[in-house]
Amino acid sequence: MSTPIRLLLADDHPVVRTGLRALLGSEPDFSVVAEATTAEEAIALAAEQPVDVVLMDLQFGAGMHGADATAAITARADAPHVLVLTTYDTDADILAAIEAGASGYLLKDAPPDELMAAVRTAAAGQSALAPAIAHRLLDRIRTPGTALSRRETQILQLVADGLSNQEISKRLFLSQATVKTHLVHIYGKLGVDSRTAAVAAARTRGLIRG
Amino acid sequence: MSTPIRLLLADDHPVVRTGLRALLGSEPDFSVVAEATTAEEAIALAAEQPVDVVLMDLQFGAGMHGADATAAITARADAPHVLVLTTYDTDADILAAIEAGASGYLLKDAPPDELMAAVRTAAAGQSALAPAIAHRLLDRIRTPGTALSRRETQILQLVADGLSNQEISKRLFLSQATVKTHLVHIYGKLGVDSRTAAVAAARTRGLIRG
DNA sequence: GCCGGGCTCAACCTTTTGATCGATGCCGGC
DNA sequence: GCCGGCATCGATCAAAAGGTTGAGCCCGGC
Repeated sequence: MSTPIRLLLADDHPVVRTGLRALLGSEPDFSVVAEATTAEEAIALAAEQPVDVVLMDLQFGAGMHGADATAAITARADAPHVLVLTTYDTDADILAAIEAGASGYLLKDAPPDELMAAVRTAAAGQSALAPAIAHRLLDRIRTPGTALSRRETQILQLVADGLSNQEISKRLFLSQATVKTHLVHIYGKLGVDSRTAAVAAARTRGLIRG
Repeated sequence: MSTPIRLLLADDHPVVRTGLRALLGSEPDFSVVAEATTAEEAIALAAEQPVDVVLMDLQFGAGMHGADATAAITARADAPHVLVLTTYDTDADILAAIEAGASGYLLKDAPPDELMAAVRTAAAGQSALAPAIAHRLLDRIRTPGTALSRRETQILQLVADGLSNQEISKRLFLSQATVKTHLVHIYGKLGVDSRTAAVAAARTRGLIRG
């Protein structure tokens, strides 16, 4: 390969960065040109040098979230492709990453072959989803009746954070009636009848982060 | 060093194993003698060959939890020292690992220097705690008034699972009055005033699993 | 242009939860 | 033996949450 794929690694774990460097660096068509330990650093590094693919973690110890960094990077013209590489596979994380412009979504327990194939796919400008992720998305499409709307997911997340209906209504500039209406819909879709049960159900199904 | 420290890596993430191999393998006094991708495999490998230190993840994709594997490994005579290396730092995880006999507790975002120093400390038979972990434990000791009792933790876990007071009272053969009394105490200790807020607070403090 | 889904809100009612009293028994440490 | 923490239960009241019905708005698809 005359022009290797230039990679930017963005992960706050030294062990993970070392592993990725060892795995990807041994391939002749890959070249790790930079590493970032925070989401902010990843944005800066992606802007100041040519990069083909960014391997982006979602959860950084502190500071910006990986999905926000992904949005910032892909917003630029001639932006690199962002491949999300994370431990978690909740619906909320996946959708946030995809909406932010990620070209792919991989789990850290993926075998090396799959990882390298996904990088090449992303570099070619195509989408790369881990099988487990693809399965979740297809499930979501297959059963649209039970899928929570954006607003419902947002409210459920606030419920999971411990807010009361009144606090949620103030936070989102709504009336309590609206919040309760959304919650009734959420209960129906999840098959529960209380806020705590809804949070528990949403956690086991990976609908919310946390 | 004439006798290198024999290491067993137990982690289900290929990327992490590669990173640990690359980091630790470059040190002359370390020797990675085996790798396990599940907790069960780690127990078997630790039994069939001499190992000095086990680097143990807590969360495996499926099957046994790392804390259980730690207990199984340290239960044997002439057992290796187990160094827990995980992403999470909840009170519940830390205490479970320590009770299982772990010699140390490290976070995956630890710098390589700290990691290697901890391995040497563990090999020498001493305890190695990451600064962040030590801080949590000291906090817990310093403020015993806020620690939940066994019964309170049990009830809070059921609340987190989405059960109502009535369901909890039936499950535990109590009156609703008792459940409510416990909850009032829990709210006081956590500084909240609703069940969902208590669950959220308990999650961020790592008081309950999930 | 009509229809459906998502989002918003109101009024009313029932059930649950939380707040505050009080009380008893058990157990372990000083 | 006494005291404090834990666990248990009862009663009462106020507040929050849940259930129902009905309604209006906006937008995108057929």
